[in-house]
Amino acid sequence: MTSDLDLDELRRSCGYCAIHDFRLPAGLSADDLHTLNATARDMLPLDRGQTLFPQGRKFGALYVVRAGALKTFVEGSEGDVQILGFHLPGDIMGIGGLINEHYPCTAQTLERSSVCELRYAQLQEATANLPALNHQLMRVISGALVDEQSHLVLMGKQQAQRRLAFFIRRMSDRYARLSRDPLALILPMSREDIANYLGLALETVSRLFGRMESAGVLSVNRKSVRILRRDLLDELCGGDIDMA
Amino acid sequence: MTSDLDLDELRRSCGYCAIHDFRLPAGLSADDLHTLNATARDMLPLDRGQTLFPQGRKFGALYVVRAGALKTFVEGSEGDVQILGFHLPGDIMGIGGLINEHYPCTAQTLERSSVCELRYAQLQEATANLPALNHQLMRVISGALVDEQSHLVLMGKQQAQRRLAFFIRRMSDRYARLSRDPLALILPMSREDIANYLGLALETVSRLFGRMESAGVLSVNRKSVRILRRDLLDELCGGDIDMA
DNA sequence: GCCGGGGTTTGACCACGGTCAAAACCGCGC
DNA sequence: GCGCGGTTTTGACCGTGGTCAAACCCCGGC
Repeated sequence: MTSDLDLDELRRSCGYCAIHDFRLPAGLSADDLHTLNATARDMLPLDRGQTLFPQGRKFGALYVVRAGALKTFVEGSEGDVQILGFHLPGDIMGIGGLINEHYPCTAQTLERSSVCELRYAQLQEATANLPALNHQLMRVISGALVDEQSHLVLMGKQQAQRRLAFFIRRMSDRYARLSRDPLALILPMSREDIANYLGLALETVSRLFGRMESAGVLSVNRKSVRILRRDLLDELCGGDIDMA
Repeated sequence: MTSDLDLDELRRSCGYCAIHDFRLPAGLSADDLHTLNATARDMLPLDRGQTLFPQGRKFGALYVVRAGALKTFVEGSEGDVQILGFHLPGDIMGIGGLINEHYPCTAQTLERSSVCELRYAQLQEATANLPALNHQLMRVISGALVDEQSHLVLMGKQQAQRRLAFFIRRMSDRYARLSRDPLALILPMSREDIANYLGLALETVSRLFGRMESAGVLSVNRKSVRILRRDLLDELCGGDIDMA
């Protein structure tokens, strides 16, 4: 990718990217875009199951999902795993690596994906000259933090059904923001991943999908989940802690 | 606080502050400190139980704890609460407010506290001229994110005993970094707060404290917790997911 | 001193969800 | 077509931790 890329092409390919979100008042100018583009000239295509960066690797860059889906997780010394998040196009990854110069988690694809690499050194240079970019970066990081908070809230909800309902609704909302059909979800992650993310057993997740299907809330077929009654789904979420 | 403050005094009063942590390679120069100091001229003293900022208030500033302790939490429409974190001296709060221009959570003191207010507008100006400060701010935010990840890991650990053990160890580590005695903790939060933070019932937390006391790991008396056998505590934490 | 109330501890009970196990299903290669 | 492996579903059982309830303790005010 050259830094002379025509702006329209750039908009098309990166229009949804969190870093220069045009819908925001803090959006960036065309010049800013070109500067940013120069720092992000690496587009990494990755197959399913590939590791973008492993936990412990020296920090060097932030990553933005362009297409596909990834998960980030931490792995304990005894092989126990906790999934931290699922990352869809526009999401940023790797910020946690700044504090200790090493990535605190692993990022791995859930399906064929394409990822934008923003070398931190170059990003730093770019932000020094572009206050708007700097602010935008802060906003994106803030968003990542709020996303995690929302994950935390979900883990705190005692009842398993609420957790799953909450999870599905969040996915639906995220799909909506990506202009995908928010009622016909194709979940890129396995039941095991969902269960781990929610702090449940995978059998429980499977059973809950079944229960919600009999209740007429969803129709479920493997990775494909259709929301039939959004109102009932909201009800299952219960006393709502909404954010983001 | 004037911006002509003598540097030593500044170091003494804010030396542990996350924003200009002298122990870090990215530490700031004396000049930087003065500039930063100008942006942070408000020191807020707060009584126990007071709200620093409520969920939903328009974003305007970041806050750094100078003394005391606070908790942040989100509140659902039906009054359900999830505590997101406990904040000790040096910790930053309020970053989540950047993304939507409103604080996504409430910050409330657990005891008499003093807090540093960093107006965001001024902070932005300051960072524009001080790359080192900007980087440092990024690092601090990254740290907050990793802290949350570690909370997430803790919520994912199935067994209640592990969660509490993990929690106590984290508190001990944080105390150590504040040069307090890491083996004689005075916990500023109630059992209810701990339970909520860990996603457990408060009775369970109480029982677990009891069990760990009989096991000779701790001696517990209300808010005072003494770690008698750090090795046993580590053992209870089990297959360790360590970060931060 | 006495009393009152919030936080904490302890007890008894039971249900939700975890665990183990087997079956079913689906995609994929041969 | 067939058979294999991984994922998902379903079933039976049981244990951890939640819920309800009462007792307790500590600190304050009077």
